[in-house]
Amino acid sequence: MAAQQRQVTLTEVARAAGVSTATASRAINGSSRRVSEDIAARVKRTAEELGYLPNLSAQTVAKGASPTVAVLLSDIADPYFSAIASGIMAGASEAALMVTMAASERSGARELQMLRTFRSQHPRAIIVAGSRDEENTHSPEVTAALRAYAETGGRVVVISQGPSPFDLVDIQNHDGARKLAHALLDRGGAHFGVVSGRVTLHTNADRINGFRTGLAERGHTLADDAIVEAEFTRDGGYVGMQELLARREDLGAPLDTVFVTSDMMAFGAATAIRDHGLSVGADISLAGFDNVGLTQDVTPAMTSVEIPLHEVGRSAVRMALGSGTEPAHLAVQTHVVLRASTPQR
Amino acid sequence: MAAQQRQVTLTEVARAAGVSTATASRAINGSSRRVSEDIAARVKRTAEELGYLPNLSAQTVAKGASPTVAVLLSDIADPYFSAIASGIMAGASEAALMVTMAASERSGARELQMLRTFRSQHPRAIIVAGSRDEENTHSPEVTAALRAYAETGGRVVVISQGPSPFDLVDIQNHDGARKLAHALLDRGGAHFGVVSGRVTLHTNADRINGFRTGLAERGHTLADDAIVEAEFTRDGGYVGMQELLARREDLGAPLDTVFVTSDMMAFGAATAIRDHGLSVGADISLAGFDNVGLTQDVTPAMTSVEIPLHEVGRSAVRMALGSGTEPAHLAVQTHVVLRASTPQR
DNA sequence: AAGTTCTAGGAAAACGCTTACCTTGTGACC
DNA sequence: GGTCACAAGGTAAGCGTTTTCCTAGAACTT
Repeated sequence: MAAQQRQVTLTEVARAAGVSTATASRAINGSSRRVSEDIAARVKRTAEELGYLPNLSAQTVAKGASPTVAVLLSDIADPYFSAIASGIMAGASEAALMVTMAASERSGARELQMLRTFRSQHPRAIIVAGSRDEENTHSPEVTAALRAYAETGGRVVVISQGPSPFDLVDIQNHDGARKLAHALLDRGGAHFGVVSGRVTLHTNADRINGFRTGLAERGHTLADDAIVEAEFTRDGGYVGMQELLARREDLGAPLDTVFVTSDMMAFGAATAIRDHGLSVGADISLAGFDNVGLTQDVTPAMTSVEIPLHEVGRSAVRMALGSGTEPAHLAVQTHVVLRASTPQR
Repeated sequence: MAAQQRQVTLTEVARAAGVSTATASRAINGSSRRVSEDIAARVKRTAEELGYLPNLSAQTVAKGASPTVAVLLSDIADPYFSAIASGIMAGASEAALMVTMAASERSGARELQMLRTFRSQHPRAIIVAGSRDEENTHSPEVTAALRAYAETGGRVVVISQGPSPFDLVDIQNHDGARKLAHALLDRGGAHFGVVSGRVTLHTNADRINGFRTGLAERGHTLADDAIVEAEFTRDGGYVGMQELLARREDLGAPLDTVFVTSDMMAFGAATAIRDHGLSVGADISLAGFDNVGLTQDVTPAMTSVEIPLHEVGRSAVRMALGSGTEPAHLAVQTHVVLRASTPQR
């Protein structure tokens, strides 16, 4: 391996171009101060020749903030989060920002730990997506950490956590589920069930309540024992649906339409329905939430509620860059996408 | 909004604890030099009380390298990449490293641009996953940038690009496709077709060649006009399959088994088969590659070739941290997972 | 008891930048 | 033609760390 070479520094470029480091800095980076055309050109050329690359950390130390957005999410392998992440990266790239990312893996301790690390980095903004496994909003520790960060001039954007003292990209879960209830009623649904992730989580609670509200508006009710709680994962959906089916059978209660609070869970639920000897669509109408890309590729294609996740991500970045002094709120509309898994009955 | 507060610095902690910054640094960070028990404890307590957080950028400037792994991938919304990213984040977290990530969105120019930014950051390693839209391996510019980075002491890990002058996590595409061919022959397949992403890409070429090799080993051949090239996306899979079906019909040639070089494309392909009035499984056996989580949730469940993507990601990080002087190679085995989309015929 | 080696703390020089402040030269203005 | 304003370059003081020297005392040697 070649002897380890040192990086070219600004000082070296400056010397090579015969100017001061101040001038070199201004020429290459363009501050508020002007540099004459010819000198600027010469410096830039020299930098190019020498293969100069600015040292981002040094710039960060000198300026006090790093051109970075930090993203905290639960699990990047989940399409929900990866779609958001994709939008965030697009937004960041538009704004010439880097993205540093960490996954809490649904552990509060890790979430706190990652937040500490983020703060050490002095990013322009911290974007918290989901952390849908925290009770209510955030744990007090997390909120405290975020607040401390905000007080040192950082910007916090929260995605999807309902009310928040910080900037908020507010996904209309409640309203989406409400509209879904209407749509399912229109399709002739009469006996409803719900499989949900932990109901202590805002996201799930909103979706359930929205669904219930939607039913109520048309004079229908949702029995409490028709709601099954399970892990917020594919396998959770499988297990939850198994239980729902078993419960209804024990009670001899009819069931024709099931709302699962996320597509990932719904995919598992669909398999459970089939393993139970029933057919998705014909026997049980099944609807998910999030409208993940593959909802249209499973058979039958899955009815879901679309969240423009990519846009959510981009909006989060733009919001993070906004200069607003007040915590901003952005309501992101959701809408129902009906497919074959909920046929007219 | 509260007046912007300044961050607590090491110097302030040192003064508060009545020691020099040198001692404070050693106490909190633990260098090779020892600090006496009592003083160390006092400093740590003070730091805690003041809410001190190290400034990562300052540390990076002082030490010359940042505790960071930079990840370059094509598109985080693609489950293939998000699974790898998930593994990388897990590995990074185990090693107490941060992750900065960027998506090239399948543009060579952007890839180069991101690489520049990465280099500016002085990460411990740069991991390049896929960039499956570069001809052959990488463009010369990209290779040059990576080499320049390696020469300044950085570590480059490439995932899945076939031979490489850098550390390599080598996914056994060829071998996996070969084994898949055998398995499909065992199931009675006789008339084969392939829908692939651009064949100039290593990944696709390997998979096609492996498949062809597998067929050849049993005395079967794959007609050149039975290979359709399309975009490496879900929609590409749809279009590619449409074309394959049309071509075969024009020629009056039989077709019973199709290998699509990625699951994402295969999902699109399945829809195309149905839209064509045929049934996946009964009429056309369909197999993908990657064994993305949802292969088992679509109907019929999709035969695929499993790549332990999460492990690939973790391995990449461990490799990046390895002290080996020679570029290391790690072959990651793939294996066939047969499902209902390729029934016995 | 005098020399020698450790030990653990501190002072100050990096690290690679930005920027406040100073300096000089130019043209505008009356 | 002298005063001013301004433009454009340079000097040097930071930014928050780490780390290289120093130094003074303690703990061994003989």
